[in-house]
Amino acid sequence: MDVDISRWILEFILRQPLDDSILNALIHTIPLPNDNLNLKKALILRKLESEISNGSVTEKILELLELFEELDHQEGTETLKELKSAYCAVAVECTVKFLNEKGAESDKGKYFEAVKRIWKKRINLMEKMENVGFVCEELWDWRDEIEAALWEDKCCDNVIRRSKGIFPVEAVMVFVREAKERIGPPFLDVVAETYRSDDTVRAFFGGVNEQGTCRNNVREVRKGNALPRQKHVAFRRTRGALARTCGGVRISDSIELGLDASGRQDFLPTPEIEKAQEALKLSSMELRAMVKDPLPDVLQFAETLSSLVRDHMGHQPAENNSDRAPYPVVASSRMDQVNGENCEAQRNCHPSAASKPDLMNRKSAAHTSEWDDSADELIEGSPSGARRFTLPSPKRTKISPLKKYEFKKFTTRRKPTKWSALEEDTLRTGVKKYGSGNWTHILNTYRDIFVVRTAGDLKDKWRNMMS
DNA sequence: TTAGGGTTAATA
DNA sequence: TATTAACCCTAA
Repeated sequence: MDVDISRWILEFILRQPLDDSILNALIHTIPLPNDNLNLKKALILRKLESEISNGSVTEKILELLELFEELDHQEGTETLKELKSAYCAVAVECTVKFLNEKGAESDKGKYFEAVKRIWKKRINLMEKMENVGFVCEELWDWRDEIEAALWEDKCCDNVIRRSKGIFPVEAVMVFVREAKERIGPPFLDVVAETYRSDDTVRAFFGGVNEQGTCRNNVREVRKGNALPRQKHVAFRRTRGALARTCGGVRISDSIELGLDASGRQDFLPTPEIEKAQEALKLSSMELRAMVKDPLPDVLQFAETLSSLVRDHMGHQPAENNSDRAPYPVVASSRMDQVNGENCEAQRNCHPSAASKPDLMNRKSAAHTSEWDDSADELIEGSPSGARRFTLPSPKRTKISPLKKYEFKKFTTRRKPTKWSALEEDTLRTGVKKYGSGNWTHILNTYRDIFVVRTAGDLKDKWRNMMS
């Protein structure tokens, strides 16, 4: 199955109210593209919905939210505030649930473990990484209170009281809703809606089958704005898939998000699933029959136009070339071509039209913000304007901070944490019992007390206390 | 893993 | 500016 088609189907079925087991089986039967961030996000969102379906939250949700945030980073997308709120709410709930009003000792042990697991390891690690989307004042406020509750019963009561004002399941639901809106509807839904509501599109599809006039129809559909003019995510996905430049987490990572614990080997096809498979195959074949990939046409057109320009420029004196724009309309519209917009304008573009003053204005913000100006300058400075057709790749407006963030991960100092009286007393007891120098043994013996400390910290503290 | 020297940031 | 506490680095 074509990778784009399988992606369209996957993103569609992930939005359907199917039972987890059926959905999981379907996912296992369809080849998964490895390089689509939005599809990975859709998988995570579906898994989140599944996790909260019983009305409670688990630490698994924190992991899923972190994965989602990492994908945002890779994409250069700003983290949704709803994601931060959901993460904070879930982290608090997963910790505070071990406390009760009376601070029973049996629950305190679990509380210690939860604080260590969630706030000391997971969230403290995040703090060391700059640009992590979860970083917010609310999270640090909670951390301070939750850590204080380790030592003070009064703080326990405060944390319990305050936690009653958070609603983690609802927060996750709000995030999922917002994330879905940002991703946009599945491509198949958009196509279906367009097909249903637009006569031109219906005529186009009919024309393909009966008359084979696909190219003209495509042009008409685009000219008539039959498809949404906005840069729909589905088109962006197609572009990304064609470019094959997407790095980072492979889809195999996302597959581990499988909607239940069963592996592929455990999957037993039922008649219902087989029926669904057949229906999907049929839909796939129909889609192939109806939809023509515009890219080959565009590339062919670009090549034709390029050779025309080369011929044309070959007859122009160099000094004249410097007075005219090197066909910026073509250069600045490459993205639009791929997006299916302005196709007709591109086809009508002739070298002679490039001298029009309004088309020469490279200062247009819409263009200069998208393209690599340094490359443009190089081309402008070259004696041959025809070279302008070797277009630079579009610049991302946001640069992934992953490299910097990896670097910071290993160089940032921990935030200084003041030693509590209990920690100091425990250290004295430990040294008295096991002797100075056995820091690792003391640390392991009193793990519950030295939640955030290392053996080196114990050594340093003892040195300070002795000085 | 530990000891000891160095660094950083808060505070007097 | 000096002192201090907490943290970091590295040789052994």
